[in-house]
Amino acid sequence: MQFSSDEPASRRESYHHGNLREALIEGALRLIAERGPAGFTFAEVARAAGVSAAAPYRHFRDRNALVAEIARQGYERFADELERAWAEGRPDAVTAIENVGKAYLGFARREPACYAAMFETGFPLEADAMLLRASECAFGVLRRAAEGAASSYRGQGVRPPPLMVALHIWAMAHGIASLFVGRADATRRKLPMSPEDLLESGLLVYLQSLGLQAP
Amino acid sequence: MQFSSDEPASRRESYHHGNLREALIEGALRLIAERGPAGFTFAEVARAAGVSAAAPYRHFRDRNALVAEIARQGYERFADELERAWAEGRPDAVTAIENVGKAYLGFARREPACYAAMFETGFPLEADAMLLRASECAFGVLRRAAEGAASSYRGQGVRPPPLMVALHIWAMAHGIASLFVGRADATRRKLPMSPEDLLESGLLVYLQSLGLQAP
DNA sequence: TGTACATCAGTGAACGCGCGTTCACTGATGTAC
DNA sequence: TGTACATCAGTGAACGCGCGTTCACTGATGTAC
Repeated sequence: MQFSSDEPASRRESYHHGNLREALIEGALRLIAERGPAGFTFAEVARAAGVSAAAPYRHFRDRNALVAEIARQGYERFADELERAWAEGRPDAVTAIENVGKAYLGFARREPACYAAMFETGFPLEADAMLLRASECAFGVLRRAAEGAASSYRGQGVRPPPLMVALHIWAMAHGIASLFVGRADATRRKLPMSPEDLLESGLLVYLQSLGLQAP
Repeated sequence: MQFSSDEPASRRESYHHGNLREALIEGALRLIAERGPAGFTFAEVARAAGVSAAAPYRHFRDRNALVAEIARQGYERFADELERAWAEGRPDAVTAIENVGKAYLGFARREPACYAAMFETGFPLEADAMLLRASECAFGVLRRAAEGAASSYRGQGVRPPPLMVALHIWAMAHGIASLFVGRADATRRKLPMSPEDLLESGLLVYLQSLGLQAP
């Protein structure tokens, strides 16, 4: 069952909301998208769901718990999307990495609120075990992608350490997403090409130097 | 003249603070370092400076104006430090770029509060002309460094567009700073090497592919 | 050098407001028999 | 199938609190003569 966000309590035909937990999460996402992960109050998100200010306490200990849950769900979907983009290294390691990079930016673009909850609320990952695990899982995909690339390395000289490669790629994707894809036009900086093109060219230059290129 | 932050108004020997504007900025920086750029109130920063809640209004229109001023000053110092690290491309283009990268991370590490005010308050650069100019000035250094590198390019094939190179380098440095150098251990992720080493190796791999390496 | 006066940079009291949180409550739902 | 009861998921009133902001004020400083 669906309720529009500004449906007042009086118009609800049922005393029970039916799906408040989800409605709170959706409302919070909308507010985060508008004003950033610190830009709303617990009371506000209750109001947005058409519910009294006390109701959210049935579902979340406090505002932080709500945002943490959003971040956790975000990391899960993020990991899924990266995983799918990677496609176990098909058709080849370089293309797969580029696809992962595109998926990274795609997520930041399609889910700016989630992305902000994941990366722009400076609160400790360690505090929430589920959250930490979900975030490590997302990075795991990047790591596997880099390992795939490193193992198909045919150049001369030392084979690049896969963890390092994964971190370089992560940093570049994350940097581009943070600087140029961010939530709200406000934060965004101007760019003479699409973020996707920028990342693709960056990855190409980087990977080429490791003796890797798409066949 | 210096006043410690928690000096109560009564202990000040003078009715006038003497240096309130600076004291407010310093207090805000301390609070940002502790709790992030959204983690304090205007009243709180007044209290930290040992002054009534009304006093800050003599110096800043509101909280946003204070944070914007911090960001502006931050961009100025940031640009200075990058400029100095670049040293007009000496001793060679690659080393100069690596130095700029180190300076980027160094700033994020030494001035986490400034860095947060510059990059983690999602409010619009366009709103404040001074702020916009200062930030463009900082990026200008990166751009000149990349131009230096591109012009010393001796490889075969097309010469890489300097703006693109500058953006790649910016993204990698910014990504590493955001993910691994951030304010408070809270936000930071674990890393098997120093951020500086990570950035240096990343730049080396990247630049090598452009036919550039330190002599 | 002294004095009068303008300006500056603070005070502190006051206001309305919305937030977070608790509480006893109540309507709706599910289930045992 | 009907009924009694337990549980669940909301309400709405209440509280204390700190914030943002305004205001008339006042102590300190600078300056003209």
